[in-house]
Amino acid sequence: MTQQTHITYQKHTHKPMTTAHLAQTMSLLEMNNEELVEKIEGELANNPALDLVEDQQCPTCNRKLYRNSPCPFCSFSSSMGFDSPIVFISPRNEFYSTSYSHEEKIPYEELSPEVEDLPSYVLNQIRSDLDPKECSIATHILTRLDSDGLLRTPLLEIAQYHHIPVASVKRILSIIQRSDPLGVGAKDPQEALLVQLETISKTQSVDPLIFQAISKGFFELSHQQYKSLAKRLNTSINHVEKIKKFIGDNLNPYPARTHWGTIRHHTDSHLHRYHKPDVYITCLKNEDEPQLIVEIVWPIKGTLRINPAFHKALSQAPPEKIEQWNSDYQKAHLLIKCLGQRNHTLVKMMQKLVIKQREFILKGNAYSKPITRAKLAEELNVHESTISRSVSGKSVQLPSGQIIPISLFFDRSLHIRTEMKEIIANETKPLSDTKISELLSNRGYNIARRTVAKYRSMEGILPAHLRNRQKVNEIKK
DNA sequence: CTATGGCACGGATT
DNA sequence: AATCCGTGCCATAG
Repeated sequence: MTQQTHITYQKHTHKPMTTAHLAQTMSLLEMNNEELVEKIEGELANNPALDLVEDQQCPTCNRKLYRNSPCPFCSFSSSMGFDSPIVFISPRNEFYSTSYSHEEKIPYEELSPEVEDLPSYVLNQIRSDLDPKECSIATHILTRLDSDGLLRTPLLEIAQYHHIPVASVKRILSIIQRSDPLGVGAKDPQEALLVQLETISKTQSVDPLIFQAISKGFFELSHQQYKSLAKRLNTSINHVEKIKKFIGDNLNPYPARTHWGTIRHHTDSHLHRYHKPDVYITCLKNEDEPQLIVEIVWPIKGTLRINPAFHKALSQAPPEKIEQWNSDYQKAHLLIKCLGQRNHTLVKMMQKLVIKQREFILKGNAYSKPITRAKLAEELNVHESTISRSVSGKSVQLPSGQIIPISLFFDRSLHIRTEMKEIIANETKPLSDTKISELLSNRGYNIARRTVAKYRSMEGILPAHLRNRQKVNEIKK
């Protein structure tokens, strides 16, 4: 079986195109949607042979259709059993504003509601709460957002522009900030965090110190000066670690991008990198067994095809252009084909992945199963590197709303780490790493003491002697 | 002396 | 071939 994996690579014997084909497929597979959009937009702009057609809508469910194929959602749900997840390419492109002429900024008055970019997405949510006048102000504000979803323009300026008091602008702004990408329109990351936190605190209890940490200790927080932050808040380092963890897990300083997990990027590594997920997993709740639906986001608005006009013209191309045109045609064709292949691979992979990690997706970290990319590749009869590439740099939104990198599906130790966290959370007195290691092996995980230490630091949990004061404090309460 | 973090090695994964 | 991960050993802090 494993031998089959190589056939993909042996195919390219005669056609010289095939190697280009391969290179193209591989690089496309590696890209996440953000990069993909850029690539496609670039091609569209440069290659006259490439054409973008609007999607049609499925008559039954109103989802946008991918080419003229039958609606994937409807056909899948009728034909497949409950045990197999529904996986399809979804043109759910709400945040990618793709149009031919992306250089031209659309003047804000003319924003059509169909263009699902961030401003109109937000506007649609709040339109009903505002009267027409306020609505146009809201639109104004929304078009001033920077790429992170923050409003860098001073309120006063907007107020003067519309000849209204600043207070009114504030009111509208606060409505905006409370709509979907929570915190959009905040003036800086700090404010965005506060808005998000406030909303969270309405539904669950939140440590009041977190408010303080953000409002008073934002500088320390974003510069990772945890000791001085602890001092400022009059609390232990451990507590600060927890706060930091909470913020990292639940809040997002840049509302226009969504959470993406920790990436040790450059200088201020505590601030995470955010973007929109490439895949959504949602959950249809049937009485007994929840049905998982996987949508692989197709990041552009519409479908690519060979420009029919160009195709016609090709046969009568002027001799001096013919070479150029031909190569354009080839390139366009290649791109489309490769994109199709990318989608296919992604679908196949997610399908398997969702079956394997069903528990994890539905019930959370503790149920994560250690799956390796190699194994998955074997089952799918594709090369390991194919899986590697499709996993790298992409993120998934779980039914819980959490956004995680796909690579987390392949985390070898996630379940153990959550187990460990639980032990620590329930401990009466701080346990040393050695003790924890013992406890874990009682539960069936044989982990060296040294490894426990590693996991701890991964999770931002402090060593036993530092946890001490914290626990004592909690008990006093 | 105990509990941890640092460095580095070897095997597994990508 | 490059990278990641679990571990063992050793130095250091308490």
